[in-house]
Amino acid sequence: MLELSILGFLFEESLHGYEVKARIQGLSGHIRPVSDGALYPAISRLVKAGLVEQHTEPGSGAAPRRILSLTEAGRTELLARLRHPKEAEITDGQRFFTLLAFLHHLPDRAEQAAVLRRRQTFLNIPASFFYRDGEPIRAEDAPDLFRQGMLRIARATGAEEKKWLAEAIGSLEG
Amino acid sequence: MLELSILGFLFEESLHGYEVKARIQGLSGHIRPVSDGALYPAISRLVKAGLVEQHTEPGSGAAPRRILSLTEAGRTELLARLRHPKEAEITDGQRFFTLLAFLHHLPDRAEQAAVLRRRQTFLNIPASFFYRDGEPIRAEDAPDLFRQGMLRIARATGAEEKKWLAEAIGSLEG
DNA sequence: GCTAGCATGTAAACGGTTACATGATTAG
DNA sequence: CTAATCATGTAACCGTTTACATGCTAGC
Repeated sequence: MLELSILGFLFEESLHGYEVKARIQGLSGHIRPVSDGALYPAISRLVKAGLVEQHTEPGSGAAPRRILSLTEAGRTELLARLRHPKEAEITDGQRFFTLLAFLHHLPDRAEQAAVLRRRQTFLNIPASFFYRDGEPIRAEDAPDLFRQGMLRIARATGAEEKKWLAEAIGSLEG
Repeated sequence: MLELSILGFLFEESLHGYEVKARIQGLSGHIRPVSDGALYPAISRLVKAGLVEQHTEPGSGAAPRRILSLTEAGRTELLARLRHPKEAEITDGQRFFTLLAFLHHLPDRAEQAAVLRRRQTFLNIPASFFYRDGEPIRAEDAPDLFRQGMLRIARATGAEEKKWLAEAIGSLEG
C-alpha cells in the first residue's frame, strides 16, 4: 500500500524521499503517520525491482537529496496495479481509498469506471457489520449502545459512498 | 487487534478457536477474513501470557475442540486495554471500531464516555484528508473526481460519527 | 466418491512499527 | 544554545498473510 502511494506520487513528478513522505502524510491527514523505517525500505524495494531510479542532488541545507523518478517499468506497474486491484484493495476501505487517490492516472475512463463498479458490487452485498444466524442485524436490534453506534456509522458511510459511486460511474460512462 | 477481539469474545463466554473465528467474521462482515495462521498463534500467545486457559472437549464430529476461557488475569487485561487504548486505536477507524465492539464490557459509564471523548477530540482536530500548504482542501477544490469522492465520503463519515459520539456521551453522562 | 464444513495447527515471507544512528541548517 | 526542520538510513521485533499439512463427518 505504501508502495502504491510512492508510485502514485512519482507518476506525477520526480521527488525525493522526504517529500514523498510529506505528500503521503498530507493525503491521510494525521490518521496514520508514515515511519522512515517503512518508507526507505519500500523505496529500496522499488529501486531494486527496477521501477524507480535515483540520482543525488544537493539538499536545501541538510543531507543531499536522493531524487526518485519512475522508470518506464514503474509507470507500467502503477497502471497495472490501478487497473487490476487485489481483492483486499476493493474490500478494505483504507486500501480502496489509497487506490482512489491515484485512479485519475488511469488514462481510460472505462477502466476507471470498472474499478468503481467492483467497489459498488462489493458494497451491495452485505449491509455490513454483525450477522446473527447469517442475517444482518438492524441498528435498533444491536445489543448495546456501542454496537448501535458502529451500525449507524457504517450505514451512513456506506450510503454516502454508494451515492457517490453511482454519480461518478454515471459521469464517467455517460 | 486480533488479540483484543479474542479477549473480548471470551469475556462473555468460553469458546473454542473455530467459534472465535466465526464470531470475529460476523463482526467485520466479509471485509477482512481472519486467517488460521493469525488466529491460532494469537491464541497461543494469550495462553503463554496466562490470559487464557484451555481444556479439550470432543468436537461435533471432526477434531476435538480446545475450549478457551479467560483467566482472572485475562479479564483484568481486557478491561485495561479498553480503558487505556493506545493512540493508534483512537486514531485509526478500523481499530477504534474493534474497541467499540467490546466497550460495553467496561463496568463504569464514565470510563466508557472517556474513551468516546478521546475519539471525539481526535475527530475535531482535522477535517481530514488532503492538506495543501497546511490548510484542509474543500471538496469542490479537489483536483479530480476521485479525490472529490474521497473528501465527500470522509466528511459524511466524520459527520455521522461526531453526531453519534455527542449523543452517546450525553446519554452515558446525563 | 466427492465436496463442504468442522477443527487444528506450522513455517516462510512480507510489511510495518519502534528504536537507534547521524548530521547539517535555520529560527527563536 | 537549543529546538525544529530537513534528510537519510539500519536493525530488531511483531503481527499478518499465504501456503502447507492433517483428518473426521455429513450430505449430495
